[in-house]
Amino acid sequence: MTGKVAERRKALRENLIEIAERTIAADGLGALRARDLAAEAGCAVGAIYNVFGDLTDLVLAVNARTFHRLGADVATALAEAPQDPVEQLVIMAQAYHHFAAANHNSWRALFDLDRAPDAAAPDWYLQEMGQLFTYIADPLQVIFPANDAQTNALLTRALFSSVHGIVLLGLDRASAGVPSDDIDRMIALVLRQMAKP
Amino acid sequence: MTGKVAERRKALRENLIEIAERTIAADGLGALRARDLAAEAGCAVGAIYNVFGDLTDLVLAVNARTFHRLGADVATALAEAPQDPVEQLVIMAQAYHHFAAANHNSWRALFDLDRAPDAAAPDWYLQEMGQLFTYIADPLQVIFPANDAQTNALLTRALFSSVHGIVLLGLDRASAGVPSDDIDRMIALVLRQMAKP
DNA sequence: TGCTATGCTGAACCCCGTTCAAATGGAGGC
DNA sequence: GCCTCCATTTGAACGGGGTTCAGCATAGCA
Repeated sequence: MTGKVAERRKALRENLIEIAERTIAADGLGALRARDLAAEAGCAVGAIYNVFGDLTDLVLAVNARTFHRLGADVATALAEAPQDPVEQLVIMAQAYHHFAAANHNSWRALFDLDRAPDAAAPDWYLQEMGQLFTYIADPLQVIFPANDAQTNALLTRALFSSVHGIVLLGLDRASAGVPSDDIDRMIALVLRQMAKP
Repeated sequence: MTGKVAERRKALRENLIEIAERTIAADGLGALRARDLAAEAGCAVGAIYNVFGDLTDLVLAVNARTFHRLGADVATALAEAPQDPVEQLVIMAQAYHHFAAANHNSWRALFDLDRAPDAAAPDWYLQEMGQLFTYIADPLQVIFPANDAQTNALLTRALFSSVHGIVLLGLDRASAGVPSDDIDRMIALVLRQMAKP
């Protein structure tokens, strides 16, 4: 019965994703090892390759979950935000920061995975990214209704990238520990300033 | 005579740095291999470890050069910029972008090297970074003379991080090729907006 | 020239992701 | 129930990385 096999594979797949998720969250992407994974899942190393093409595929599956949780956090923050569009931008950006800080290793894995040099970004990535961009574009449209669509699209991408950069360098050890409050303050400084007429 | 030995080591060190620099520039950090390096330098693999603690140390030496070239490019751009402080910020940021675009692999190696989890950032890194921050802080001081020092320091870091984020995501393949002109436009959008009173 | 101390070499070690020949186990025919 | 057959699973082996260290080469000195 092919159903039985498919079921077993599905269970193994879920299991592997969960173990990988825990490993990455606890010790970072670099701590993920095929043999450890197999040992913890109680399967053979080869079994991993029956379910995923390679470890990168597995990490991509973990990243999809991480990205989804990130999107959900930002969405929740937006839902609880006041109507003021500038405050919405600030609160979403700070939610992004807090997610990155609270899930540092998982969040880093989103970007540290060396994507195949060619290879288009996976579908879920574009989808989640598009969703995040929509969250930003809507308040921007309220703030700058006179801008043409292309300008606001560029501004959307620019703001996302700016906040990402502030969080990335802020959380980086090399920058020697920017205090969390300072990161929030930088985000607010930049976004409030961006909203001036 | 220890002088002879020291000289030979110094020559090998330079040679290895240059080969590594070329390799990284041509094919990226991932293409750096100890055996290839030794073959090209005409020395034994072990010789690398007589001169550098490990390959990370060698890459750090390459990164120091890259960072220095980057700083020089930004300084040149600043020297040729008009007096207007806002334009100075824009021109420096675009110089940063152009350097990153023209030296993509080398520039990425600055950040892709996984730093030891603890380990303070090397001295030259803090020094070059401080220099870049000064270039930004000076025009900012002209634009916002009324701000207290701490606010302008945060703003300096925030602007650098924002530009870095815009360039990073703009040059990333996953973002599927943001045109170079759009990156320059985003930089200008953000920085000009940041300078409004 | 012979002796010794120091530097240099590269085969070997360990660890990793990935593969594939062989073992396994389950479905269908009898 | 049993046997056969083939898809599935297994884990030892492979290839390719960084790093090491026992032995060899070399240079300085008597």
